[in-house]
Amino acid sequence: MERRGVLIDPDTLRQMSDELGQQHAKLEQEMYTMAGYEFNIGSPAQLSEVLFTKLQLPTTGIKKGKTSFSTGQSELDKLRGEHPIIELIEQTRELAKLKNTYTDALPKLADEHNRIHTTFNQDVAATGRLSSTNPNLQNIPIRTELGRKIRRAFIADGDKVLVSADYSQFELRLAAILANDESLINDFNGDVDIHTKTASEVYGIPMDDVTKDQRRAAKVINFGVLYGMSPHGLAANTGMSFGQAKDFIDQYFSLRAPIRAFIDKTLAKARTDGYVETYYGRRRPTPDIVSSNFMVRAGAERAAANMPIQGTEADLMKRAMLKVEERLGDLGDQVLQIHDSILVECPEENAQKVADILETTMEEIAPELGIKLRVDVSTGKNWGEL
DNA sequence: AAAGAAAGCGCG
DNA sequence: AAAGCGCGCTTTCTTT
Repeated sequence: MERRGVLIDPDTLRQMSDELGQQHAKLEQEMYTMAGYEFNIGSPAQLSEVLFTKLQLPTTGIKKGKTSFSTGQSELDKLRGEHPIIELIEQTRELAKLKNTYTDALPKLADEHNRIHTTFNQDVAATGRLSSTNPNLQNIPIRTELGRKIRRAFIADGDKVLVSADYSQFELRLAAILANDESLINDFNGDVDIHTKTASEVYGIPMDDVTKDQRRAAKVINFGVLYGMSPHGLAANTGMSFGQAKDFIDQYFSLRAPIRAFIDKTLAKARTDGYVETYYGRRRPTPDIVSSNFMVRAGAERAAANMPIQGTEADLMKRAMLKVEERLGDLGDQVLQIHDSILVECPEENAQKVADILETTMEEIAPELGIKLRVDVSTGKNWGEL
């Protein structure tokens, strides 16, 4: 994958850079006007000075930081509505991030064929995942519409196409399997919307009555509570009160007793054996699990609870990639791996075959688990439309 | 001038 | 006192 590289359209990215730069300059001027003077938006210290000293925005509960108040997104959320500059900061930050990290940088790294060659590090992540550097191609934007435009600049060569295959709800499904939570497993096998189902059970209401906010809270729970998210963290993420968040978490674990038991078993192993491991035996040492420092110890517990799940995911992906490479032959080339997904470039006439190989190979990579994994496959001319 | 820490934020 | 896990990159600011 490193040698093959992935094709980009550098002209599109350069054009985006221009537009982002112009828009950024415009927003910058508006912010200077609001503040009454020019300052460096990229400097958290200067921005904090503008918000809390010059503009006198309320600092109650905004706290953080060693020297100045934090200006991170989580704190800006609390200030929304207090002053129009808040939205400008958010917009400016998004533009600067996309320009500096992606649209400016990527074209410079392409070879003479406009292909980018990342390095996949195999001995970096403590869980067994790959990581990607110089450039990191595992964090190309997708969550905002503007960001997704960058992903659309990743394309297939000539009349080829891109085929992506990603595991559906990989971590949650593995958690259900490793914890042997039959109720959760049945939900997955029944193609139930797991976040809606969780909300329905936690709130004790029919699935059809679950509101968007309730589903969103359940989604945060499903991803976060597994690894030790606190009532404080859940409240901050969903807008619930601390008390509501605590009740929600209590209700969740009484509902998912097998998950609770699996986490407890994992922590017990960390304490007695000094390591935790994946389903296939990849280990992560856990020396800090016995630290006398509460923060260090609590952090080690969250990391230990997470590793068997994230690590097993990594193990499965690596096995799948090897088998995919074998079965693909000359039909197409794997070009990227993004933790739970594989991206393949292939001639259009092979697309259906490639898609089938990806789907069946990934879904059937671990029959010993006794549970069917689900894979979603998609084909297109660029990465953004997949 | 180079190296490192902090803050912030992109992804799974 | 502080409260999901795993990464890498850019900028600012400080230290060497």
